[in-house]
Amino acid sequence: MKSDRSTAALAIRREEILQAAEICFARQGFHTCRVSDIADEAGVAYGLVYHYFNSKDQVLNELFLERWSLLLVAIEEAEKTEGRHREKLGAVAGFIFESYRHDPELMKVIIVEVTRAANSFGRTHLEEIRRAYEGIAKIVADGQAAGEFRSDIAPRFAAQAFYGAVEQLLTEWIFDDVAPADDRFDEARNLLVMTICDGLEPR
Amino acid sequence: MKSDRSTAALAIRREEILQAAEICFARQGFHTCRVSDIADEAGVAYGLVYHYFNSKDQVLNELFLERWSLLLVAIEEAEKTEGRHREKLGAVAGFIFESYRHDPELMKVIIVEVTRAANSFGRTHLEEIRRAYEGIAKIVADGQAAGEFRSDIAPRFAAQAFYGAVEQLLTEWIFDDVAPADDRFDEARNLLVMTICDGLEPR
Amino acid sequence: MKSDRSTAALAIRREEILQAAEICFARQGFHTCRVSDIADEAGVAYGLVYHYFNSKDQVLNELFLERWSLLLVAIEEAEKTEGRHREKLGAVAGFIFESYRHDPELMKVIIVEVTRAANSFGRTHLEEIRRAYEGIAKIVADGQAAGEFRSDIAPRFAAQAFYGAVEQLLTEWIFDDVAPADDRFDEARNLLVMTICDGLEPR
Amino acid sequence: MKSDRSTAALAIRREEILQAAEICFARQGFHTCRVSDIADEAGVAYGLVYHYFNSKDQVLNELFLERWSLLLVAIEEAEKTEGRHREKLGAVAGFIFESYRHDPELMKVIIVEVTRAANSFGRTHLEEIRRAYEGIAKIVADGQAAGEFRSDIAPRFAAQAFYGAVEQLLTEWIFDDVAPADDRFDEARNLLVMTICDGLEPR
DNA sequence: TATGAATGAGTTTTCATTCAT
DNA sequence: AATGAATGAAAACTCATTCAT
Repeated sequence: MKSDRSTAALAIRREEILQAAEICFARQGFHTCRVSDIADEAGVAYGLVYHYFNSKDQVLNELFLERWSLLLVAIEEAEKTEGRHREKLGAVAGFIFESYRHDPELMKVIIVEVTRAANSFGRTHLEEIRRAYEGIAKIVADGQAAGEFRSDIAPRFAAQAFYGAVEQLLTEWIFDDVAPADDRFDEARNLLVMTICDGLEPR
Repeated sequence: MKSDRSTAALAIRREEILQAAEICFARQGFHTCRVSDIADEAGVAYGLVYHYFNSKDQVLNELFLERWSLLLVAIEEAEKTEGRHREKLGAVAGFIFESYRHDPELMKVIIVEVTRAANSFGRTHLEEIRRAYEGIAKIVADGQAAGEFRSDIAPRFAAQAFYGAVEQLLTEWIFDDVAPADDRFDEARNLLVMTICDGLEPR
Repeated sequence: MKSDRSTAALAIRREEILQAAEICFARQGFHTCRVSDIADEAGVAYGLVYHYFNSKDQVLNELFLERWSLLLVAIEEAEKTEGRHREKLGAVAGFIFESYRHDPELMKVIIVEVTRAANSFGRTHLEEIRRAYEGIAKIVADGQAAGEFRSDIAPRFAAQAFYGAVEQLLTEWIFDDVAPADDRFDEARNLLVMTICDGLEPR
Repeated sequence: MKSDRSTAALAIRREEILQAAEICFARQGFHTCRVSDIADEAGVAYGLVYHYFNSKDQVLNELFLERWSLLLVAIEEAEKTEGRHREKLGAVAGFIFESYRHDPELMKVIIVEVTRAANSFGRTHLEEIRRAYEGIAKIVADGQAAGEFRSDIAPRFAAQAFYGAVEQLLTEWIFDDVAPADDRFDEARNLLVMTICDGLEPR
């Protein structure tokens, strides 16, 4: 029992610090955010951050990996779904947009400080990031095999275009610093699928 | 005369420092690059950097604006061109890819340190950056008015998707750290236009 | 009874922590050794160290005093012995070398972290340390009074030379980090007495 | 000319910082002395210390090596001298004692923070330090070959005893924190040679 | 007794920037 | 124009120590 409570307490503090870091990193950016800012936000002494994490970097790494792994799972699941392949791409975009709806700070941190930070954490997590591209490319390749997608566009190329479009939309929301209305997320997903799958030109 | 020579000499040194900064920023990233690294690369004393520029930030700002303004012009010119609107988008993508072919270091710096750096220089140059999006959106809107593009996708949305796809391709090249073969640039432009205008699904 | 048991348990734990500290201080040096290292070595939580000791310093102090007091006793006893005074010096050197044979870690800690640490613990324990020098000087003075030692060398001076030589030999063993063969200890004692009492020049 | 003056100015500042470090290390000990203490003592900003040195460690290293190399030279020269070997040992002891007379702070730093600091700088400079022992051992070996020293004491052993005695005397002066009267230095040298070469027992 | 979460003082080091020459 | 010596703000991180449990 006691051990249970202790373990729970430990997890709680750690979690609080991660939450605080998320808020700080999102607000100030990783570089501008001092460890003491995180601690202040969490209402603890900054030494405690080092009790739970080895470094400021590690805090961001954990924040990233925790959520990114969910994306990788979501892509994998979308892949396995029965149904049209445009719907699978829609599911991927939908998961990403939902992630933003659910926790915009975290997504801001992930996008700004990791996936788009080619000189720092983007390099560190390149493998993880590319795994997502490859999952999407797999969906495209399957769609081609099924005759649903044209075959003269390389799957990896299509995946880049698709993912780039998704991230760019997120980036806009991030820059705007105002949460889009709830119906914008579904709309974005649908429009994106339309754009990428049907094209801008009328059929 | 003398003033001419001085001005010329000034311009030369300034240019050398900018070139050096480009190389350093591309290689090490802005944060990791010290002013003295730039000076070393340029073969001058680091104090001289401050003779020509107010700050390290300003060096990057100039590097960015110098090239970004060309992009804005290119978009504007694409807009004014006679011809199909998908060709106008192709011209924009082509200009960006050509910029990378011509000076990959500079494009790396612009993308990594500015347009994708939402917490630092991206914020500073938000207006300039958005001007590009708007130029592209204008092309899309014109295309819609001309009946070449479907009208149920907002021009600004389409522009984001298009630009996001372009930047993502660049990012891949940047991460790979190897220059793509020359024919890849044209191919990328054509495929991108196909993807965005015709869509992934067969017609 | 109970108090007896507690006291015994207390002594055991305390002793374990001292042993662990000895090992850690010897291995890593006092400064490089964290309280948690000692606790790890002892297999206890680091908070417990503070149950038995007031501070990390105090742990070293106890370690030092515990052994050093034995040296002081040994010197005193050598002094009181009947026999030639060179034998008394031999007994002192012998005790020190034996201490190293018996517990090289402890002697390393005492020498490196206390007697040779003039800016830290050496200062703290200066009085205790000098008591040893004075004891040796007393033996020399007695030897002079007995006509066994020449009188034109001040006892305190001779004591320093003698003790310095002893410690230097120990320091070499400490640096080598390999335990000398068992017969080296007696040999060292004999050679040292020869060197100091008979001199390097042949008689 | 100008370059001469600059070079001179550079050397002067560097030298001032070294002097200041010497004073601070001697007064407070290396660990207790902050880089800012050195800078304060030198009357400069602490950043300047890092302009001339890579680290606080390097400051001590330079201080040590600068002087220790002189000792190595002195030992070598003593070795080459014509004359009795006891005089050569006397020359070595004399050089060390003179070094202390000339700059007691520096010698304090060298002895306390390096040669007797087996867990830190002593380890770093072990090779340099041992070179001195070996030089002394060489003198002893030569003395034995010349029949001036008895041959049943290993040269390396004798060297340790000799050097240990020298350092112990220095340590006493260091602890006393009062400079010995000038005649004490020569006296110390003579007594030391007498002790080690003739022995404590009357001939 | 025993644990380890929590605290925060303390220090090195980096590097943009200034400015005398 | 050009140099590089000089400045000092700023921040990460370590670890002895305390204390609630």
